Amino acid sequence: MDAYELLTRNAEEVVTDEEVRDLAEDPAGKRAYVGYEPSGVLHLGHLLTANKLIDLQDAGMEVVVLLADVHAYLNEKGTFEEIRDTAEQMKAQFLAYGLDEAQTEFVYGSEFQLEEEYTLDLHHLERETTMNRAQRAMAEIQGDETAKVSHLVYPLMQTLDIEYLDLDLAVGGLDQRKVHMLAREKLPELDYDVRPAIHTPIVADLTSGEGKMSSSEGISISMEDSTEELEEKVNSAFCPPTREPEDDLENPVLELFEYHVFPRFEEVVVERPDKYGGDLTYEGYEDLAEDLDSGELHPADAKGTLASYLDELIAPGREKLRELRS
RNA sequence: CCGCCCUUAGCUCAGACUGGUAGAGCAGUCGACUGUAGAUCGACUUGCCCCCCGUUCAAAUCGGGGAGGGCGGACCA
Repeated sequence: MDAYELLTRNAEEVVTDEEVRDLAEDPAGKRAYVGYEPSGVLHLGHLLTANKLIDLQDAGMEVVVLLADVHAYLNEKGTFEEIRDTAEQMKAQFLAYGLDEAQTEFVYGSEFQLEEEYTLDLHHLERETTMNRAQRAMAEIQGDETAKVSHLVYPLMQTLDIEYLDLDLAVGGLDQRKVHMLAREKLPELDYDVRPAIHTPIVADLTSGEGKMSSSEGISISMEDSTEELEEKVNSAFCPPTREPEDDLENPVLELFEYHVFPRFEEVVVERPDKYGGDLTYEGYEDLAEDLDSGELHPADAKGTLASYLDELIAPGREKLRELRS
């Protein structure tokens, strides 16, 4: 797989394609980042972007994981001590999941976001940005909460992070797109370079198949699920025997295969009793999706298989969490 | 600082005028039917009624105080 394909596969959006193609010409040593508000347990939403980070590392890029403690503080996620504690757990789980330690730099926001130069730049950016513009960038992340000044500062800091972390690429879920667009618009106004952005899709809600727009709300599968819980959750997922359900719904089981399983496994084996046709082997997502669509692969078998592969992906992180908590 | 409106189940809200310790829809849980889930049908669960004080035999409801949220307070209309 060439570098461009590694950078862009499974991405919902690439901004801009031209810039990313340039980056793919010589990716070695280039720096990409994702920012996360620290949380103690990783869920599928985190892992989706982590898969992209692994792709980037495979292409030779350096990955910066921003443990966004100041952002979490702005979002009232706890005291700095609590936030830092969950951030350490988060870091351990990312490494257990498969990020390459040698190519990953974990950075706390508070390490540089409280410096004088950064702060002054932030104030500069505040002067350059209307409240309307900042709020629009945050709408997706903020949800229904009442707007606070902190919500306006939040996306401005993300904009500066891209400069201060010396990045070549910003990565995030599709919910980050407005923030990244704000950054692309504002960085030149401060005489900084524009960086491209790659956005991962938002997977539909597991039980309803609805979504594409809501952020991490509906995602229920996490690093702390036991094998049994995982099986139960996957089994209760919405899964019509089609690729494209009616009424604008998605098939979340297929989405999980596409975005979580196939990027991490060379082949997927569906174990089936002989009476249902015996085992099936897939080397790519397309073949599996086509078989589900045609009826060759029954949803129940797809679910069983999905659960066991997800379990394998989650197992090391689950183990790490257990260690940390004991 | 001043004024008006809102706060009841996870969510959206009814109930308040005419006090008698709460309801609907959606969601959720469980069964039936499907080799999954959904849909459908059947059953079921859910509450510091924002807080405090007072009136009363009795307060979600009346009175006072407070908190949180929304909106308004130039001109124009």
